[in-house]
Amino acid sequence: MLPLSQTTGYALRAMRCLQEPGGQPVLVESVADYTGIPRSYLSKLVHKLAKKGLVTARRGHHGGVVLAKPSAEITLEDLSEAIDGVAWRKRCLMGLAGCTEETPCVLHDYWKQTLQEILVRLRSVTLADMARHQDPGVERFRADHGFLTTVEAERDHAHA
Amino acid sequence: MLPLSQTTGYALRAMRCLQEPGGQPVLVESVADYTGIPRSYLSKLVHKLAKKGLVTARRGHHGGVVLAKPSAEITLEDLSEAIDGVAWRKRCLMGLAGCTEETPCVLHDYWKQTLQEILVRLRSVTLADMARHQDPGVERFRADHGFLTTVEAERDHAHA
DNA sequence: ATCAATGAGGATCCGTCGGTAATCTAACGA
DNA sequence: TCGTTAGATTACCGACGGATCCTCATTGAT
Repeated sequence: MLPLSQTTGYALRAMRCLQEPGGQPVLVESVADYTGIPRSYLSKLVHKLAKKGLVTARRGHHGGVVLAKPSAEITLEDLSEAIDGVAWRKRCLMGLAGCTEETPCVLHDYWKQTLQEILVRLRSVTLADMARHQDPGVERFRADHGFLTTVEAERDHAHA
Repeated sequence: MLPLSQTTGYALRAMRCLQEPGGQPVLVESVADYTGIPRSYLSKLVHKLAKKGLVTARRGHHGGVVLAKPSAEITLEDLSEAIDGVAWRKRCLMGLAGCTEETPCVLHDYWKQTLQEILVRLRSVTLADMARHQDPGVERFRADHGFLTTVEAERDHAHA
């Protein structure tokens, strides 16, 4: 189990297709089409994210999904935690049940530190930071839906 | 999928119960009893390790399992590779199919480096190094089967 | 009130991994 | 040669993550 599951990857890509809070809702179907994430699976995923307070979904006419918080306030850790939970952080790297601080396995200290670095990283990267991320499906979606391009976003940011 | 699967952990613990090449064969059943690894499962695991040339198994009277190479020459990477293969090293951390050096995901470079550190570590730790590892079942096994204790092994090593 | 749009949710399928049990077969000793 | 002692092999089970299909429930427009 790598730190991020495939599903968390899905969540990340999907959320990059959503507008900031108050913006126009986006259809699950539309996101699925562009990203290649299976529709039904994405639907459940979105629901999960909604329960965790990361997105807001509304059904019926003109329904869709929007970010529940500014993208700059959503970290990778939020996504990881919402989808994969935190159990993996506590397991011994070798699956040894008796591996504790007192009776550590050979990789215990090493893994403890690596884990710490991973967490720091997950916390430091926000959804907004992902703009620099190259993802064909997502880029096409954003272009087709009038998102600012990475360059424009950078310029706006510089102005502010 | 963490770098090491539970089964690789099993392999590691089991192999710490085996004698150096030429030594007395140990029964799969015995190893299973001490370590708590399911017998049948361990049997298959041992067979896999034998095919990879890490252990030698002989059946029939006075049969059993022995290390095929000195424990100092068996690295964690050998075990990991034998059991889990190398596919996980190549996958994008977020499961993005299109993540390459040219179109990297946000975590690409970070993961690349982390992976490198993990590999260095897996290569640098040998089965012999594991002597310092605390594992109740394994320690009991070694004590009952006349292995040198960690302290004695250290002293021997210092003499040589 | 009704209808169409749209997310929610249940049932189910598939592949992998960990695990069990029964049986087959090689090796040795008497 | 025959029986015992091992590992080898096969079949199968259950859980879990990913994925699909189909139906239900809510919402807004008319």
